[in-house]
Formats: sequence, structure tokens, C-alpha cells
Amino acid sequence: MNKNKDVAGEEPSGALMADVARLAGVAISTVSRALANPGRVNEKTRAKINAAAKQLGYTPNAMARGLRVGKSNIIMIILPGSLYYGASQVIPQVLQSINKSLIQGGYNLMIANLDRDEISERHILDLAFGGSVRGAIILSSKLPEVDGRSLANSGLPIVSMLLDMSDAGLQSVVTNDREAVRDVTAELIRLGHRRFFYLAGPEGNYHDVERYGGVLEALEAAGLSEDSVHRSGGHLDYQHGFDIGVQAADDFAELTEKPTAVIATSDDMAISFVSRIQRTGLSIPGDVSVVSFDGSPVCEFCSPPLSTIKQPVEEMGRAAVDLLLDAIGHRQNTAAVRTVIRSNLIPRESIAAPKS
Amino acid sequence: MNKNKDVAGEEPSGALMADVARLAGVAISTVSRALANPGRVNEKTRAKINAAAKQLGYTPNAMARGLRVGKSNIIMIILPGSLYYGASQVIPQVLQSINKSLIQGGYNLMIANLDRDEISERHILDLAFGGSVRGAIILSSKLPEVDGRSLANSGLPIVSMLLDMSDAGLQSVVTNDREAVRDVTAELIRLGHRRFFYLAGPEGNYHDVERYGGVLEALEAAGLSEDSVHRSGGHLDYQHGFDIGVQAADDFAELTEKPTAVIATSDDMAISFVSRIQRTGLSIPGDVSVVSFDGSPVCEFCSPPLSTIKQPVEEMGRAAVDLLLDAIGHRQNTAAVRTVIRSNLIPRESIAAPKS
DNA sequence: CGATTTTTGGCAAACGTTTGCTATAAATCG
DNA sequence: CGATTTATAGCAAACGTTTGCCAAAAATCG
Repeated sequence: MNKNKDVAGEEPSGALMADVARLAGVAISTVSRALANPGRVNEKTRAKINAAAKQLGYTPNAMARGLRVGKSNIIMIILPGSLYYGASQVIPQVLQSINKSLIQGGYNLMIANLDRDEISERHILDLAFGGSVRGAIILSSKLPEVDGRSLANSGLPIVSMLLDMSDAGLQSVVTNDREAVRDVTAELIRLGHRRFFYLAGPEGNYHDVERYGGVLEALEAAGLSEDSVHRSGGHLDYQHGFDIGVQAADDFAELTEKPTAVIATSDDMAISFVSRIQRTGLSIPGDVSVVSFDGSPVCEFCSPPLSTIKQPVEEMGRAAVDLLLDAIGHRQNTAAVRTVIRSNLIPRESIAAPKS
Repeated sequence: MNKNKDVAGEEPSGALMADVARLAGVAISTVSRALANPGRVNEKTRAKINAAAKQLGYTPNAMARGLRVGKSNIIMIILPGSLYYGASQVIPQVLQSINKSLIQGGYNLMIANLDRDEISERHILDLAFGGSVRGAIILSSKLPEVDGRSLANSGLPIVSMLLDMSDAGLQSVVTNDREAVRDVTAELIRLGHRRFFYLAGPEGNYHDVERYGGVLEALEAAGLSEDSVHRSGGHLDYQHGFDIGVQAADDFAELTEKPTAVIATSDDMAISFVSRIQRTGLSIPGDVSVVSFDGSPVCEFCSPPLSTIKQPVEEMGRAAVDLLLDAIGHRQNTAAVRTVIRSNLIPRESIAAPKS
């Protein structure tokens, strides 16, 4: 019965631009221009067209447009898969902030997980090279690369967030991890602390390097030796944030000369650490001061409320999107490939001068 | 210089199917079939084509394919915008689980936020009617509807998750909120509790209705009056999870006859509530027992560790994706429009028998 | 009022695939 | 070995837009 033998879809879906044109009594091209290119068509015909479009409930087909103009309106965010996801409180906030900014710019957000397997790398590359996405925001330190195809030379605008990848030539939006940790360490030193306990994230990870570096800088500035800090953790993924704190507490228990201040690289590990060492009879901040990184809201309601360095994720998300849209719009990529947005310490009761 | 005057894209982007065909010395259509329809082409030519494709780093253009076949391979997840996002710990887990399942099925996940404004409704409808997405998983109770276009009759397969929308004819994947709360309330009654304090989520919200209903059912079953439970909160969004707990603590303080057991509808509010009432000198579970809903990992590290009802979000995500893909594949939509996956109580030290 | 410029609308050719149909080559059969 | 079936490959027409170019109409000018 169907006249059109080469029918592809199953349902006629919605109204087409041709339908709108017919109803408005104009050509298809006029409809197209009326909808997209305000100035190019007479005000009166445009009104007619708009009316027709509304009446038919017309919605332009995104794929047809994308194909024709050779651009999609989708941005993908590349998350370091199970490594990060759900681990740190920051990811949902990052997503929300990025999505909000993107939509204002007329873009949509697609999620891509970059795990350690080749499958996921290939998948991301397919997205990039298949014209599905227009740009990428990456939260992973590794750029997918398989069989000669590499995200780096996909021609896709890419912005790195959280991690500094300016070395790889990527615009990067980061916070001042190092400086923030240095400052808080300096503050602890000023309060009288001399022995420190550092809860590391995954070994070699950018954040870990930066943050531990910050500790060392503060120690050096105060004339303290590197031995004043004991490093714990580092062999677990961020995914196991709470586990890191648990293990570190065991570690801590075995030290003969207890540190008086703990610097944790995420709130999760700080929380589980605190929970465990309180159980051994130590009090916070009486016996040991604790400060961590992330700024999770839950820190306010721990006992005692935890001091934490709040990452400005919303601002970072906005900045990343701005940079990406700039790059897409060919507005000259500002020479600066590194955008730093400052973290703030939220001081709470978990920090005090050491006992004696 | 460019011969092709009607050039659309700016860069030649990657290799085209035509390039592969030329290199392999076959027709375009043969390439297409070789890549998609294994059996339809001779093994030998197929090998030649695959080699050519790999050599050129060919990636099929998703939009062209989508346009031709009239289907996209993108699924959108509709989140209740700022209402939920970042509030409850469950969202990131939901996203991860859904994304993982989708990718295995060859689909991609796009994020859509449904806020209370018309803009976001329109945006989602554009996605649906513009052929951008192939199906939707919705975590919001409201179906977007503007100007006669409604998601309900977009023809798009939709699955509701977390919220039961089977009344609206949507396949729904939910947990047994009511039953779980009823059981835990019954257990509290068994322990000897007779006066309860209920921390409500947003008033009228599905979860709130179900969970509060569970409390009432347990009371009734035990022959206790509805007055045995004091309801607090309910006028704030989930977004303000922690705030709800804080306000509820004030509320609690004013009660002359203190309840001995608290049932909270999210971990966030339980955590802030506990923090505040401990500050007033009450002890948990000595003076008051606390149980909440969600199963956030952080509960294990609260003091005392919080009993919580763990929502099986991973399983729910998987189930939602399965149902959606079934619907897309026209496999008869199983008559059951309601899939229930059971929650489990994780009992911890925050629950005990009342004092006297 | 004729000539020139500016607006406005239409035609048709893309964009990169998929796929129905058809043509050829190979295989099978009587 | 000719006839019939079956496997394989190619042609060309879609899919629903956008947009370069041109033609007609309207406006402006001398």
C-alpha cells in the first residue's frame, strides 16, 4: 500500500520541512531560511511559516541537518570510567555544571567512559571520527589511541578538566592543587604541627603528584625535612576512596611516633580514616588534625566537621565549556592553555594546634 | 581552488566509504554490506575491504547512517534537573550502570535535564521529535509537554526508573520502597519503639508517598495509631538533602515527648540530622535509633555507622536498559509494566532497642 | 520613467550512508 | 552441455536538511 517502496523508517514520524512549506505555500528553502536565518526572509512570510510549523508541531531533524552542515551539536565528556565515577563527589557536580553551560550554547552532552580496555578506547574514537560529536571535555589523563587513530589528531576540539594536560597541548582547566595544599600545610605548621601523615591517591596520578608536591614545598619553606611526612595509600584507585582511608588507618596505628596532622587527597578517604582512628580512641582534632580535598557537602556533618579544600567544580565546568565553545567557534584559541581556578579551604573543627 | 563549490564541512575530515571502495576496487554498496551485513558478501572481498578500511582509518559517519536508516543510536536519560542531581548519591551510580549496559548494546547515552522551566521541556522535546534519540529513560515524574508536542506520544520508547509511572503506561523499574520501609518499621516496633519521627522528602513525591505509606502500614499492622509518627520536612527539594536534616533536627528539639526512632527518606538528611541532634547531647542509638534510605557508602563511616536501606541502583539500571532495548527491538513488550527490584536493609549500629 | 540596486523566494545539488532492484558470474542440475 | 538456480556485486534512489546560485519582484535612484 505504501507508495514509497524505499521506505526506511517505520513510522512517518513527524512533520517534515516539506510539509511546513506546503502548508505555508512557500518553497522548502524558504522555510529553512525562515527558521534559521532570521534576516534572510520577509517578515510576513516568516510569520506564515512559523505559524505553519507550530501548527504541524514541526521539529527539524537533527541528523539531517548535521549531515548537511557536517557538524554535530553533541559534546562528549570523557570520564575515566570506573576509576573515578561515583568515587569522588565531584563528578555529578561537574556533569551538571557542564551540561547546563552546554545547553545554553545549543549543545548536548554525551557521556563516554574511558576504561582501561581497548573496547572503550575504540568506542570513543568511533564517536570522534564518525562525526558524532563536535568536541570533547576530557577528565582522564590518557588520550584514546588505537590502530593509528588517535583522539589527539582527530581534529576535534578538546579541553582537559581537573587534570593539567597543557603539556600535551590541550587547553586545561585546573585548580591550584599544589598551592592550596601548600598553604594548608603551612597553616598546620604555623599551628605547631611537625609530623604529618599524607593519604595519597593513585600513585603517579596528577592530583597526587601536585598535592604531595604542595606538602613538600611547605615543609621545605619551613625548614622541615621530607621525613616529617609519612606517605600512605597510593596503591588503590580513587574508586576505592573509602578503602584507602581504612587501610591508611591501619598504617597509622602501626606508627610508633604518631603524626599530629593528616592531609588527605579526597574527602572520602578522610572520612573513613577519621572513622577508624576515632575507634582506636584517638580524638580529632585533640590528638590529630585532619584536612582533606574536594569540598563535599557531607564534611560539614561529620564529627567533628571536617576541614576540606573545596574544588570550584562549577566554575571549572563553566570555564571548560567556554574554552571549548571558543575553540569550536574558531575564536582564536587564547594562547594561555592553562586556566587555573582557585580552590578555597573551608576551615572547620577538625584542625587545631597539636596537644602539647 | 576547491573544485567542490558546495562544500559544507571545513575539513575533509576522514576517509569516506567511497575511498575505501576505491582502494579495495569495489563498489560503495559492497563496502557498506561488507561492514554491516557479514554474510552478504564474499569472504575474500570482505577481507580486502576490511584491510582497505583499516589502512585508511575509516570510521563510518554516524549521522549519515542515522539519517538513512531513520534511527539514531542515542538514548537520553532525563534527570529531574537540579532537583535531584548531586543531591542523592545514587545518580552517579545510575548513570554509570546505564551507560555501561547501553554501550554493550551499541548505544550511547545523552544527558538531559528536566527543570521546571519551559526551556528545558522544549529542549527535550526537540531531542525526541528531531530524531536525535532512539529512546529515553526517565527519572522524573513529569513528562515534558509543550505546544501539543508531548513526550508521551512522541513514539519514543520510554522506561521510567526509580519512579513508578506504570499508571501512565510506562514500563517502570522501581524498588520496593513501601515494603522495605514497612519491614524496617516493623523491626523497630519489634525492638520496642513506639514513637517515630519521619523525615520526609519533597511533599507528594512518589518516594515520599510510598515510604511514608510503608511506615503507616507497619503501624497499623502493630495496632499503633497514626499519631505515633511525627512527620518533618517535606517542603524542601531533594537538592537540599542536608538542609532537610538540619531543619528536622530543630523540629525534633521542640518536641516535648521525644520519638525514639527516626526514619529518614535519604541518607543525606539522616546524616545531617544525626550530626545536629548529637550536638544537643542525644546519643545514637542510645536515645534514638536512626535508619535511612539509599545505601550510600559513606553511611558505614558515620558515627555511629548508619543503618540504611540500599537501593539496588546497578540492577535497576541494567533492568531499565534491558526493557528499553526490548521495546526498541519490538520484542513484544512484556505485559508487566512494573519491574520491582528489592532493596536490602544494611543493619548497622544506629539501631537498637529503646532505652527504658 | 527607465536603469540600477536590493530583497525575496525557488531550484537543485550536495552531505555520506543504506538498500531495493537488477545484472552478471558461478554453481548446480537434469 | 544447456538450463535453471544461487551467490555476488553494482546502480541509483532515497533519508531531510542547508545553501550557492539564479530569477523575479520590489525599491531606489538619476
